Order: sequence, then structure tokens, then C-alpha cells
Amino acid sequence: MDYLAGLNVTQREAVEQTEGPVMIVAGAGSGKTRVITYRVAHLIQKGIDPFNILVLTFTNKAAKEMRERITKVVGTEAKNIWMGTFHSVFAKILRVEAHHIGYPNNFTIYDTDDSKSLIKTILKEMSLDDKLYHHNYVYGRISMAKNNLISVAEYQQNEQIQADDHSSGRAFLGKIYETYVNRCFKAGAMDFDDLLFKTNVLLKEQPEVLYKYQNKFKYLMVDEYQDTNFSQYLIVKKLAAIRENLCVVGDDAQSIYAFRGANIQNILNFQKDYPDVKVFKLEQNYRSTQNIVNIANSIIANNKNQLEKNVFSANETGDKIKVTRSFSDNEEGKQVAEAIAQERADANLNWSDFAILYRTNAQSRSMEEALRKLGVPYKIYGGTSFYQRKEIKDLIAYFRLTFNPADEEAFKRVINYPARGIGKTTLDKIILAADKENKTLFDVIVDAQQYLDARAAAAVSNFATAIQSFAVVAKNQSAYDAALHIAQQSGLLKDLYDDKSVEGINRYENIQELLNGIKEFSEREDIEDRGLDVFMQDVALLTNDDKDKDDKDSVSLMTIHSSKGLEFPQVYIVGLEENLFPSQMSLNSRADLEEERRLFYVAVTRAEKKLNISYATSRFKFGTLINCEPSRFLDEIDPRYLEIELPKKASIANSGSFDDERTQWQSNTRYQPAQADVFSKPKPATKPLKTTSLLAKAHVPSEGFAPSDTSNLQVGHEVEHERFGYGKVLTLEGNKPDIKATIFFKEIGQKQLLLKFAKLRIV
DNA sequence: GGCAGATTTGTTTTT
DNA sequence: CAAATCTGCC
Repeated sequence: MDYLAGLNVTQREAVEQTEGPVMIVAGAGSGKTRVITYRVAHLIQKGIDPFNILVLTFTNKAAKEMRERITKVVGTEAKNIWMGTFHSVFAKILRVEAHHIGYPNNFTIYDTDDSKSLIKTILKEMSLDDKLYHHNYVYGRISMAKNNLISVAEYQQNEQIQADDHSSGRAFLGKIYETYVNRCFKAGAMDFDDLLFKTNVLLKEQPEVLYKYQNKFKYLMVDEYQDTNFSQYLIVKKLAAIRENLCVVGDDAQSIYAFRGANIQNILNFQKDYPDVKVFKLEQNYRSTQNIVNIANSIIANNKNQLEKNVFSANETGDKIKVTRSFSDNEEGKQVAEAIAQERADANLNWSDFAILYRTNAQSRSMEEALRKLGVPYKIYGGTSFYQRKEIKDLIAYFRLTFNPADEEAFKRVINYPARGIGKTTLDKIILAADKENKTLFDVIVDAQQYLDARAAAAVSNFATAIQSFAVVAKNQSAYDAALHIAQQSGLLKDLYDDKSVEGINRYENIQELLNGIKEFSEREDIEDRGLDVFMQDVALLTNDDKDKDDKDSVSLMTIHSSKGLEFPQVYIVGLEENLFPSQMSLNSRADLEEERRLFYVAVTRAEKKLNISYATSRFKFGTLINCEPSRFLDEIDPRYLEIELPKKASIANSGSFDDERTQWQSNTRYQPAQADVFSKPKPATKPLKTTSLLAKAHVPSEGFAPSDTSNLQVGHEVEHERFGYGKVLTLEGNKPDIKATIFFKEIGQKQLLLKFAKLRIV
């Protein structure tokens, strides 16, 4: 029982309140994970069977960390606790129960790519405008519906939804949703949202199944409860209904998953649903210095919607927070890498004491490069997972098809990879036939000569026979032998082996790595069922973090989202720029912006001792350089806690209002190639312009260059362009917003520019 | 009908 | 900078 000694009064009470509904409102760094860990340990100590405990988290990493920590307290018994993400836990249950709701138990899990690809196929079949019905939009709409447990019938009958879809000009969404759901069902596939949606269906329609799990999970805990969506909320509520031994832990200030349907109301509903709930508030931050906690508070104070809380720290005041500017993303990487190396030497720290956090995965690249140059070991969490690489998905698609020939997305993926002469037209015919006959795509190719001409039918039949033979092999051989057989006989291994490019070699190695992983799996003694089908069943749910075994001392790189729940002595938050953080996608509504701010709050509160923030005044986006302005969040921080460090070198291209405007249009507008060529990427002169030297040096704009209002621009006017220099207007053509000017520039010759984009100063 | 090269388009965050 | 899509050629 000595583990209770390390807890403060509230933490201890929360741990000891094992019975009945409990809500723990836990500020950042207030020992939340500690409480959950010890609470589980305490339950086991009290004699509760670990098999009767269910702990739900949001990310694989959180689940893994939690299990490790519990293992340290209670030992190997921790293995028996049901613990994992919502998706993985309920996928596991559905694997046992799916037949109750008409699904095969070996259903396929569609990942986001599969879902979007299916949506694209459906849109094509319905010949809908793929701009208006953009697959991302459609996917989001369907996902929203599922997360709110809105079935197809309800979607089509709901007046509000129908009105919305009609007014946005997308009246067919209900129909698309219907087709999508039918096609998934026919393919024996569930998407991510289905894992929760179908669990709800199961628990609703099968009372005896519900009862079974209510009695299995006598104690439930949900971490990051503020991130639950309605679907998740209802599952938890139902499972806990008999005993109400339900403990939820959350912090509204750290709600950062609204984009996937999380509903902050769930925390408020909790008190309504369980009137006798015991609420514990953890407000003392043990993690960070006072400066860090204060800065975090000053950030979150800018949000209007929040529960009252007073997070404080009794730790040392600590260093001020350093804000650094650099002139490019690469420079930013260099500065961060150098600072880390320096700090590590000065303070005698480990590499693993440092983390670099960013808003988007794409930002890891410049950081990686800089770290590599300095020889700093690092580890990237998340990002494109190993299992999301093309070659891995290709091979796994073969596995999927082997075990579930109905799997439409796997079918489309590999029907002509490696190339075997089955093209777009043939595929379209197969899909059409399948639709008409209400068969699966695979059914059609088994019966190919009935639907296709001889040549295509032969090719397709060979493929079908191969897949069928794989199924026999998979049944009779070990996972590894079967996997190797499929990799070879499909021609995939050879195709990759023949590709001697750098990427090709890499891909081949990745396949080898996957095969090695399967081999390891085949040889595991601790699980009974070691077939290839078991190995690949839940691959869609895996992320990179599940693969990392090496715990070499290294700097951690990750998005802020995946850093939630973690802590590091020194944290570098990079890319504090408008349109990046906050993301430009979030600027349309207060709710979205506030979520970004909470994200910043999460980032800041990861730091224990030292926090560094940086931004760049330019960075590469889509391969072109854009100018950036500092994030509004920087202005919101109480400057008393800041130490602004200006760069040694003067930054280029950062001159006030002009840059601001350009940043804006560049992020909204495609770079006009006619303008870009001279400046950013002089291509090998494939199409040399007679009047233009591609090697011309960029013009240096005159002092205080500012574009003029060009609405009254006339032929003959002398103008200055920021990069093309001085020139004379030759012609003006087109109508109002799209007036095109032909201008002869002294330095580079004739150019055509759209006035609405060109920044011209009338001389 | 199918392929390779050219062009164009797209990035928030996670399961 | 990549991946998706389109275009011209066998």
C-alpha cells in the first residue's frame, strides 16, 4: 500500500474511491496518469480480477505507456487488464460478436485511404461532380453522421441535415452515404467509425451481448474523457449501466479532437447522467516550473469557453520562455538542433530529455535534416506509419484479399499490381457487372468469361486462381511461410527487387522488414492462434508507435496531438506562424480557433523545466517558398515570462505590409508559373522564352516598395514589379477582376500578368 | 486498351 | 515535394 504515500490528498481520495461514478478533472501535469495507474493498481490490490477492468484511451501510445506504468506497480498481472484505444478494444470485441449483426467475424478494417477510395469510386459511378462532392468533404460528412450515431435512414429523414445538404447544393449526400454503407457491408468491411458505430448497434440489438460485457467489465476507466464523441460516450454509458463503476478523467482545457467528433458536452452530461458522481479536481501542477504554468494559463485565458480551474505550480520559478525567430524553416531546424546539442552539453542531459513539437507532420522534415547534420539521434513518433507505406499496404492488400475476397478496396489495389494487363477499362467493367448482379468484384472475376472479352477474362481468371491458391496455402502453412509465398507468387517481391532506384531498394527492404515481423509473430509461443489472418487483421489500427522497440537515447519528434499525456524536461515548439499554428483551416470559427489555442496549451504544458518557442519568416509549402508572419498566439502570451531572442543575421524578405499581403494571397492562390520561373526554380531551359533570360537576377525592389492600386492602370504607364523590375504597360485585356496586362520589363523582357495578383507600383 | 511521361493538385491534427 | 490525374503514344 506504500504507493498511496506518494499521492496528495485529492489524488489519494480519487484512487480510493473505487465504487460508483467518479469524475476526475485534472489540470495539465496534475498527476492524472499517476492517479489512473494507482487506481488500477488499487483495484487489483483489493482483489478485483484484472480481467474485469477496462481502461480506454485515445491513442496507442497512451495505452502503451499506461500499461507499462501499471506493470511497474502490479507486475505481470497488468497483462490481463483490458486496455487500449476505443477502436482497438471494440474491434477485438467485434471480432468475437460480429456475426450477431450480420458481419463476418473476419471482417476487414478499412483505413481512411480505403474509405476515401471507395467514396471516389461511388462518386464516379453516380457521375457526380468530384469538386462539389469532394471525397474529403463526403468522408467528413459520413464520419460526422456515424460519430453521432445517425444511421442512413435517419440521415435521409432528418430535416436539418437534408436542409443543410440541399442548401449547400449537395442533395445526393444521403444517397452516397447509403451506397457507401452498403458497399462496405458487401465487402465485409468496417471503417474506423464503424468500429464504434457497429458496437453501438450490437449493444443495442443484442441485449444478451450487452449483458455479457456489462458483467465482464465490472470497473471502467476512460482517460481523456473530454475527447469522447457521442458514439464513444454511449458505449461507455451502456457498458457501465449496471454497476456504474465508471471513472472518467479529463481536462476541458486539453480537448483537441473536436475535429473527429469529440464533444465537450460529454463531460457536462456526465454530471447529469450520474447525479451521485464524486468529482475530484486536481489543480496543482507537479510537472512544470511556475513560469511554464503561468504562460500556459495566460494562453488559455484567451479562450471564452472553459470550465473554471486554477492550475498552479509550487515548483521553482524556472527560466523564462525563449522565443526565437529564424528566416526559414531550415534555419529554424538548424537553430533548434544546435540549441539542443548545446543545452545537452551544458546541463549534462540525455538526448531523450528533449522533444520537438510541431503542428503538422510535414514540419518534421526540416528538423530531421538539421538533427542529422549535427549527428543528433532522434526518433519520430506518428507520421506516416510503417503500415501506411504503399508497398506495405500493397502486400497487406494481398493478404486481405486472400482471407476476404469480398474486400473491394484490397481488390482494386492489387488487381493490376504488379502489372498484369488489367487496366482501368476492365476494372470499370468489373465494377459495373458487380453492381448489376449484386455480386462482389471477386465473384465477377471468378466468372470472368461471362462479363469480359477473352483477353481480359484470361488475365483476370489467372489472378482469381492465384488468390484462391493463396487461401489454401494460408490455411496450411505458418504465417511466415504463407506471407512469403504470397509475396513471391504475386510477383510483388520481384517487382520491388527489380527496381534498383534508391526508393525501390528502400521499398524492398520495407517488405523484408514486414516479413521479418511476420516471422517473429509466427514464432511467438504466448499466443495460440498465429495464423497470417490473425497477424494482419488489425493492421489498420496500428501506428508507428506500435513498432518501435529500440529505446536508444534520442530526441523525440512528434505532432502536438501525439504529445498529449507526455512530458519532457526541455521542449521546443516550432512553427509558431499564422496559417500554420493556428492552422488556416481553423480561422473560420471561434470554436476551431479555441481548439488550436488548447492545442498550444497542450504543447506548452509538456515542458518540465525549459520551454523554447520558435517561428520562421519564410518556409516551403508545396515546394514553393512563402512568407510567414508570427502567430497571434505569441502576442497573447504574457510578456513577463518571455525572453525574446533575435537572430544574429538580419532576416531577408520581411518588410511589413507588403509581405503580409503576399503571404495571404500566396496561401490562397496557386503560384503563377509565368512569374515563378524567374525567381524560384530556374528549370533547365526546355522552353526558352525569346525575350526572357531565365538566369536574370531577381530585381531588388526600391526602398519601401509598396504595390499601388492598379484599378486605373493604363497602357503606357511605367510600373515597378517586386522581382521583374521596371517596365512599361503594353496592353490590357479582359474584364474587371481578371484583367491581364502585358508588360515589357527592361531587365527580363515581356511578361503577362494578372492584375489581381501582380504587385505593381505605378512609377 | 494499356502504359509512360507530363501536368496538376493538395496538407491539420488520429483511430 | 509527392501523389493523383491527365495526355499522348504504342
